[in-house]
Amino acid sequence: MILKPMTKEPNHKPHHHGDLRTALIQAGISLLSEGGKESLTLRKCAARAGVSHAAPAHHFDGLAGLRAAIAKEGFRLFRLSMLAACDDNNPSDLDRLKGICSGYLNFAIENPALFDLIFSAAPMAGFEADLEQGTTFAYKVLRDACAPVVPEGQDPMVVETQVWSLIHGYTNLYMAGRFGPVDPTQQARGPFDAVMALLDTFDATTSKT
Amino acid sequence: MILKPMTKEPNHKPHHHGDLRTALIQAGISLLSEGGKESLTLRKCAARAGVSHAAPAHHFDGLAGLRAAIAKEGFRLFRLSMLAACDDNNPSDLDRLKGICSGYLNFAIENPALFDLIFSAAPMAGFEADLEQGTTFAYKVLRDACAPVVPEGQDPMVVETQVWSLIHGYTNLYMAGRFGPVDPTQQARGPFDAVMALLDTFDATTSKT
DNA sequence: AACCTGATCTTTACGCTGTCAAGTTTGGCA
DNA sequence: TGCCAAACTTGACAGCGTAAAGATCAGGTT
Repeated sequence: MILKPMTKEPNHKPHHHGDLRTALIQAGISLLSEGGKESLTLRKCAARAGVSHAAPAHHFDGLAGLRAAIAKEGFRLFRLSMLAACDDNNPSDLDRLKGICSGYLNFAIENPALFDLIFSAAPMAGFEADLEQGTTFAYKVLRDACAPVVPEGQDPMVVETQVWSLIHGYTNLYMAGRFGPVDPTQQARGPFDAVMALLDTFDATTSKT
Repeated sequence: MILKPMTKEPNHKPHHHGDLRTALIQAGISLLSEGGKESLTLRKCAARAGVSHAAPAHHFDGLAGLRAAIAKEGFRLFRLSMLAACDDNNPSDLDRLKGICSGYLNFAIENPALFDLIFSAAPMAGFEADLEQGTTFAYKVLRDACAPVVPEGQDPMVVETQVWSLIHGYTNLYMAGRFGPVDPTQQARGPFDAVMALLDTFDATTSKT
C-alpha cells in the first residue's frame, strides 16, 4: 500500500518554487525602493525571483494585478509606520494624532515609490476591491486617532477629511519637492511645523474640560 | 548591377511643419484627456501631429522633456482654472481664497491626467528648472489669495503651507476615489464642505477689526 | 549662379516591455 | 499504475523609447 504524506499543508503548494507569489511581491517592493516606480516590471520581478518572464501571469492578473498586490502589502507597512510613530507612553489624544501624521510622512520619506503606488489608483483599474480593503485598513488608524478630537454632535467624517487631506497633501507636496529638496534622513521635513500647528487648533474645539 | 531609382518620387512630405513643438504639446494634452496618463506616448503624439515617430526628439529631450513641456502648459491652464473660479464681484478675502481652492479641485476634475502629470515630479527628472517656473507661477495665485488672511506678525508660509496642503490633499484623495466615485460633472464633490469649513476658521484669526 | 551649412524630419534598427498561445514539468490522487 | 491540473517555460508579437544615419529644405556666402 502507498503511504500518503500525513503532513500536508491545506493550501496548494507550488511545485517548483516555495512561495512564488510572495517572492514576486517582495521582489517588486525591492525594485520600487531601489529604482523608483519605473523599475517595477513583471520581467524584472520574475528574474529576481528566479523564474521565467511569464511566470507571474499565473499568480497575478497582469501588471495591474501585481501592483494591486504590492499596494495591499504596502498599506500594511504604511499602517505599521503610522502606529510606530506614536507608541509613546500615554500621550494626549492630540499628540497621538500628531504622531500618526508624523508616521504618515515618515512612511513616504522612507518608501517614496511604494507610497506613490498605494495612492495611485489609475494603474490598478479592476482591482478596486483589493485596494479598498487596504485603504480602509490603514484609514482606520487615522480615523481612530481623529475620533477623540471630534467635537460633540459633529460628523466625524468632517475632522477625518480635514486631517487626512492636510497630512496627505503636505506629504505629496513635500515628496514632489515643492517645499525644497527632500531629505531622506528625515532631518529636514520642510515647513511641517505648519501642519502640526494647524492640528493644534483641533484641540481647542474639544478642550472644554 | 542592381538598378537604383534615378528619379526621386515625392514620397517624402515637406520637412517643415508649421509649429511642430506646439502641435506635439497639444497632441499630448489631447491624448492625456482622452486616454489617461498611459496614453501619453512619443509615438502617438508624433502620429497625431502627422510626423514620423522620431520627430519629437528634435524638439524635446525624450519623453521626460515632452512631459515637462506639457506640464508647463498644464500649469498655465491650472492657474486660469483657479482664477476663473473666483472672479465674482468683489468677494471677501476669505471667499476669494475659497474660490481659488474650488478652482483647484475643478481643474483636477476636468483634467485628471494633466493634473496628475503636473504634480508628479518623478518622470521629469532633469527638468526641474522648467517645472519650478510653472509651479511658482501657479503657486503665486494661491499665495496672493492666502496673504489677506495671514495673521499679523506670522510668516505667510505657515498659512500657505496649511491651505495648499489641505486643498492639494483633498483633491488628490478625491481624484483617487477615496471619498467615493468621482463625478466628472462636478455635481458631487464628496465631503468638500469639510475643507471649506476649515478654511472658514482662517477668517477668525484676522477678523479683529 | 553654385555651394555649403545647419535645422528639420524620415528611416532603420535595437533592446525592453506586457501579453498571449502552446508546450513542458511536477506533485498528488483515483 | 496512469492520469490530471496546476506551475512554470518557451516562443512570438506589437508597442514603447531611443539612437544613428540618411533625406530634404531654408537661407546665407562666395
